[in-house]
Amino acid sequence: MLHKNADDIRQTLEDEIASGEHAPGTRLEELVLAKRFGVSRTPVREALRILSASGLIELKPRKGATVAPLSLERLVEMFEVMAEMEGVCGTIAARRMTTSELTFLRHQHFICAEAAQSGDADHYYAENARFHALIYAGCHNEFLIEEVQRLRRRLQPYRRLQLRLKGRIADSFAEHQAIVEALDAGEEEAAGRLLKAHISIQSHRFADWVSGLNATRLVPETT
Amino acid sequence: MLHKNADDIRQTLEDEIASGEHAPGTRLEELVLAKRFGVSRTPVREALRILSASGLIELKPRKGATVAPLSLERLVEMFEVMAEMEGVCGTIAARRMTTSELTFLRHQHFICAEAAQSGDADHYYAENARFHALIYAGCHNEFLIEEVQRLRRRLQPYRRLQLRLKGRIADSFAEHQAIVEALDAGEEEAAGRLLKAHISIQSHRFADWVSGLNATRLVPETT
DNA sequence: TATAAGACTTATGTATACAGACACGAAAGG
DNA sequence: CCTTTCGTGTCTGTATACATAAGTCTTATA
Repeated sequence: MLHKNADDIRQTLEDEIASGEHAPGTRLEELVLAKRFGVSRTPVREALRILSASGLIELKPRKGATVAPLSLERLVEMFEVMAEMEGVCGTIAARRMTTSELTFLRHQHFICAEAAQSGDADHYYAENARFHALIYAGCHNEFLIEEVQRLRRRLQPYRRLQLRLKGRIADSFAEHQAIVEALDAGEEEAAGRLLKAHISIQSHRFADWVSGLNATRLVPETT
Repeated sequence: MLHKNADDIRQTLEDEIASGEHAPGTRLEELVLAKRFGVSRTPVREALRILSASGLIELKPRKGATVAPLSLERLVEMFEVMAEMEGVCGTIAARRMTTSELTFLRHQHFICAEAAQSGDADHYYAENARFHALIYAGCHNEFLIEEVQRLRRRLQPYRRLQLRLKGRIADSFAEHQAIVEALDAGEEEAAGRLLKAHISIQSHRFADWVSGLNATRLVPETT
């Protein structure tokens, strides 16, 4: 892992944080990272600045960088925004998706069916992501897509957890079915409402799950 | 303007870009900025990285920083997302605003009335911003507020333009009236729909205005 | 005259050096 | 034995130095 440039380092750290490799609250020391990547502190610092701007890490003056410690409240807030934005995507996609885009979506839905039957959570997770990506694309709003995916990425480790809960995969797939039908019929309101609910459930399940613990700080799944 | 630190520099540049002082497409050279702020290139570079992460500037390797050149398409996309997010804020605020928050909102609405009658676009702009900020606060979702305000900030120079259009201030105020009533009555759907429309109008007027020019690149008002 | 190749200039990317702040620990005093 | 204070070390913030790539201008040749 030697001699990466600043952008490689940012990418690597981003992936590692998003995947939960660095738990929230973990201290990230410049010298340590510099040694690890085989570079000087300069590119490391620049990578950290960028990550701080996108909210993945917290950067306190003279106190260094820590992986953004997400409180339960904030996580719930983020899930709420995620659900709303997905709903918006659904509403817009319902009136903008082309017939060929709808064909692709139905095809992906079919693939999700197979993944769901296999029972492999990771497999379903991947195909599920593709399914949603197709809906995003159907918005024909690049900016919206970027924003949603940025948020989706930040919530990734916490979302992934959901699909491991009993029965969630089957439910998720059933919801997809309704969403596909709404999009197919061009029913804006329904598509938006269903997608929002689809994501909200993750949030509710998440809250249920976490209320079982007495933790105010959450440690995501370390894949 | 001598001897600022990296964060001061970021703040200053952010303000200057948001206010349109640096037109989109303008090149930002590290050495020039360093001289101007009386520091070395190091803090300037870090400020630029952060600005690039928040989308205000574009940072191409070996090609330096340019103020993000917003294409017309992208600007329209951003306005669309802005409208949707405001709508979401309205929906949520309608069911979460406390009576005291509603009192404050009505009070601010009254102040907007005075500003509207004065005919001073800048004055109305400022009070209008406070009005919307109160609705944001009514969401009780800090994360959503941060995201909306980030976007609002980026669109600031283009939004400001709208209020100078003939009759826009009166229309805007009338729309506020309906929004206040919906929030007061706790009508989620209406509040969301009205707020979304309120912002969408800016987008439409903007598109109308810009279609008069044959420009693909836009230069915001340099206040 | 136009075009292409090569040197030169300039700006970015990275490394290193230095200064200062914060944290931890040891030692002294109560 | 506990508390407080001072010293030392470590990490961050900034400056400067060096390497390299992109762009430009000049010059030579067709």
